Amino acid sequence: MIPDRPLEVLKAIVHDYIASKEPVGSKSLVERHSFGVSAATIRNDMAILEEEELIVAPHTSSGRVPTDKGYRLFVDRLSEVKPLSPAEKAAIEGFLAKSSDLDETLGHTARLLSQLTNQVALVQYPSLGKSSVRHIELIEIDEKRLLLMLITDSGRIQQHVFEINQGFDAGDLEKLRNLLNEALAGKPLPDVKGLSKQVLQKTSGRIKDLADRVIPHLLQLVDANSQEKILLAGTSNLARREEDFPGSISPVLEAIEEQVVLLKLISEMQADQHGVSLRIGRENTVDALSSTSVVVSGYENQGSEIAKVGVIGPTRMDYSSNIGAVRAVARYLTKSLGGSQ
Amino acid sequence: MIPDRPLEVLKAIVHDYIASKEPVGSKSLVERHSFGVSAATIRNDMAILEEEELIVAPHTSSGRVPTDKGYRLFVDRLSEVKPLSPAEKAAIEGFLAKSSDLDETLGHTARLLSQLTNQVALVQYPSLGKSSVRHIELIEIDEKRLLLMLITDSGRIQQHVFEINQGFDAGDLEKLRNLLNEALAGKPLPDVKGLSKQVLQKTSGRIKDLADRVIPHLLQLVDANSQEKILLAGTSNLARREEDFPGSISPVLEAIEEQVVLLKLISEMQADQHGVSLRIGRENTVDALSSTSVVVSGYENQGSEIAKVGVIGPTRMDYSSNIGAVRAVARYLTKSLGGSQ
DNA sequence: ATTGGCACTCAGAAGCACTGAGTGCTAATT
DNA sequence: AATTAGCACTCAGTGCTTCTGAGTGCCAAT
Repeated sequence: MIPDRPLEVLKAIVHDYIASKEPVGSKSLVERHSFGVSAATIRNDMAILEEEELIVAPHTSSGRVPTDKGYRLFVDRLSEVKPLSPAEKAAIEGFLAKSSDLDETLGHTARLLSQLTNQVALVQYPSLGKSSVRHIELIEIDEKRLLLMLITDSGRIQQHVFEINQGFDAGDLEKLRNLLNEALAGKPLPDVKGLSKQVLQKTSGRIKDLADRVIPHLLQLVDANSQEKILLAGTSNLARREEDFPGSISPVLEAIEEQVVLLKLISEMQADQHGVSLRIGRENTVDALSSTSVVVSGYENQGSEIAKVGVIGPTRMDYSSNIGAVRAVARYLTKSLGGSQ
Repeated sequence: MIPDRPLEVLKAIVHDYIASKEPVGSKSLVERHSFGVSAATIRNDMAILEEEELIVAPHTSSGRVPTDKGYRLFVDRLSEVKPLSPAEKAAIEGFLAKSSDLDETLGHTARLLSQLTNQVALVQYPSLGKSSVRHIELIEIDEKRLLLMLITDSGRIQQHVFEINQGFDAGDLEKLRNLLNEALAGKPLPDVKGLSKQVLQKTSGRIKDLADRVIPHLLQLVDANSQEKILLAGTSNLARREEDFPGSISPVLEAIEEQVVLLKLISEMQADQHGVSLRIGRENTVDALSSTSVVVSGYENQGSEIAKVGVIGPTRMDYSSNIGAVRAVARYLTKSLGGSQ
């Protein structure tokens, strides 16, 4: 219902505003782009866009700035995802290839993404709820202490050392380990609680004594630690964009450091057709983030999404590039996890 | 050589300046403190302090502000370490008690310290160079993949999954595991390289084949991963102190996110008599940190320092409280590691 | 439907006077 | 010799006005 040229004008406004940080006016618009019409005509088009609340004038008589709604229309209908340069692709491959364990991979990913986009990057740890047990290990450290270890299929390892006051037998330990692995390996984490009860019922004697002591710790690992976790990188990129934030950046920084809030936010976000999901400005339910946009994409292990990666930056960001970068990084991450983990 | 009253005046200036953020003048000084002399006398004292470069006037005619040298004298000779309140102590104990593994303990510590001080907290991971092997574990994941795990006495766990193209025998695996543990358990990490060569020489046949494949990965864990690591928390606390930084905070944020720089800095710092070490303003070799102060203390495991914790904030910070908090947290952390890890 | 012309608006810069907290100095006082 | 009162001076910050120019909205002409 909005004619074509006004949409082109919107596209141009978004471009210029992202590049210049200044509200853009009709005159500079006709200068920089060849619309083949005069400034006055552009002004008429701008009136339409303003009517539709796609752009807004900060002051009565100054250039226009896209609204959240304007950005939204831009990303949905007007922009194309900018593919990464070969150099950037090479950087990703090189960077991720170096990582050996999960912690390192995710750490590298976060840094990489923040450098690629010049925004704050976030990487969610594979959520335990969606993982399953790969292996359980039980190791004797010395006469009184045991190390219990839980390894998930996403490569996450959690461990806990605890004391056991009475002695135990190495053979018993091995038997219990085998029992646990038989019962639990391959099973989703949320099932561990029920299944380990069954294990308890099947055992007896000394092994049961031992199991009685070990299983609570196992459940603690699954449970207490099943809290989600987010890794951040490049916070200073936000600070560098200080001008883009009304009062001060500090509430924004506070909000993104508040993991709980951030986790809730990104878990609400559902991927669109490109596998990328974004929230623009006030679309974010979090008030402090109303002048930022969040771009995330899921990454997978064994065919199902296990967590998300993305970036946060001012609404005035280069959506085309950022969407491209997030998508690419998510894909490489999926590949990297599937490969060696 | 500087008489007593001027020193008292310096102390008062530091106090007032920290509280008010405003350069402090002679008049307001005599109002707030009872020196028993007039403003003019204080002005004379201030002239002495200025002569000694302990304070400086931002503009020809305005109050004075402590210099780095002034702060240094203040912390070294005039201030007392403020003990934590019982509530704060309780918070520390409660917080650290909840943690189960090393990652979690350090994460909690960082958050805790940042909340306690309202500054950016940093926690260095136990450096591998100072740790020794507690245990090595070798686990079969499936027919083709092995999980190798290195556990250090500081509780740090590193692991690596790798493929082994030809089959292997479970018994062999166990033999190799035992061999490695016998040779390496309790040994410092830097010795691992040499010792594992000896292991290789002692073995033969199928076990040697296996060892040939496994040991490179073990060395990779020790080596590639021996890079130091720092955890940060409360970055937004820095942003909230925006006014305290001349141009912009973003170079400061960049510097503290640059782990290498930060690591170099804190590793240079040697603890003083209180077990706490600090760098004030330009004492920091890093240029971007010339308007911040760094307060760190070492934490220990089994009697020797393994890494550091601390805070970073504007030079205009409350040294008494921050030193107290850092020292207390370092002690509790030592205790917590010694206890259950 | 598009355009040139024109009056109008208003944020931001520039200029200017005023204020007041704070200084340094000197001469008097203890 | 140390302290003090008095005084002239400085200058950042505030509030005021004016000026400027990019940009607008609208209308009549094409």
